[in-house]
Amino acid sequence: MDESLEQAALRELREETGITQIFLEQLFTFGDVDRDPRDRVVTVAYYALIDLNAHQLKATTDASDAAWFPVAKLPPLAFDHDKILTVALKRLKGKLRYEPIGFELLPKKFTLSQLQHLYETVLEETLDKRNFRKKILSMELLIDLNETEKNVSHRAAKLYQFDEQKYAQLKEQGFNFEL
Amino acid sequence: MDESLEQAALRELREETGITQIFLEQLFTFGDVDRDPRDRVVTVAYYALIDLNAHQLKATTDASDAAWFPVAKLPPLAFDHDKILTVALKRLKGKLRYEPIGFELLPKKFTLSQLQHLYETVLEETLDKRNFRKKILSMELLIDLNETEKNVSHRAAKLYQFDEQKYAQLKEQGFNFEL
DNA sequence: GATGTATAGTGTGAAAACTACACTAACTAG
DNA sequence: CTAGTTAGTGTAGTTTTCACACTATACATC
Repeated sequence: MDESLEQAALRELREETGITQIFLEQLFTFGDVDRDPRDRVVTVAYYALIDLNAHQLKATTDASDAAWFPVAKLPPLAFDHDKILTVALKRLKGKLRYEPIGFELLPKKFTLSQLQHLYETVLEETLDKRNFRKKILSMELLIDLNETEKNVSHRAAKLYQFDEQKYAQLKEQGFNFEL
Repeated sequence: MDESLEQAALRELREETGITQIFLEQLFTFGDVDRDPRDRVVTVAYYALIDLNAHQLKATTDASDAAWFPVAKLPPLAFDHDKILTVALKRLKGKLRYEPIGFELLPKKFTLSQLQHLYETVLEETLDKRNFRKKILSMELLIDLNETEKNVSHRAAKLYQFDEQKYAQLKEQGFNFEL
């Protein structure tokens, strides 16, 4: 009774996985009559985006078996939860082009190849390397960290960081991210 | 207990205004703690788009004073309903460019000027007449009805209709509406 | 230390899309 | 028949998009 929907979503996520301080957004509210055969249940679904490498899962109270699964190899889900996931993936794909949410899925420091690979995976299409780099760099939303990858057995790539401040500022002036 | 959220939204709209058979979509679910000072209320909001001229309001059971109001001249709204409306307008503005929802707000038969005027109103910017026509016609989603306006005191404009079938078909092939 | 292997990083030209811009056409009212 | 109102149309310059292939750098291995 004393927390908002978003607060509740954040709390549940924390309780079940230990994850905090991430991008979280309302997805959709599912309210069909027979979703759960036992009872009438309305679900306000939220989705989170997260850099998987930076977050260890610590299953705590509710779920003792929280774990990562590739989208293509999910275990069976309860009720209509596969439908919820489908809606979430569609939302991610739809939003990736028009909002800089891809960065939520990468480490703070990332290479352009990592970013491109992320886009290719989510959008399910290949992108031209030169054109991709040209476009993303021309937005001037990436900070060149003057650092390179470590521990790779080939030419090390430069590391970049997303400039959130500048994006917030440009957005106020009517700028639209589009990739 | 026996109707989905969407069914409930459609029923409420019908009961309060007599309006049926229109575009209706879930907007957002509002669940802050103190939205309604009397009680904890979670609202799953839906928004509808409608050709105002084609629908007479028939206030029936619940609300005896259903009426049209210009967005800029609304009466005071209860609770956080102004916030809900703001979210709805933002959604409309955001969606207008990428989905052909503008047609929901016009009569079935409309002129290009009407369509342009609608876009200009919602987007709050002026558009060039020639460029607008070029672009919308190049999508080949409008059916030329070979009819003209009636009862206007100037040159009568041609009437068009949105080709929903063709759009559905193109969409499956990966076409994206954008204006 | 030479060679192989893997990924990083870079430029150009053709085609397409976008933008800015002003006049004539058609109809009605008076 | 004239005035007033909106419909309807084309072009040239600029920008953006797209397709495309080679060199650079780092490490591993022999």
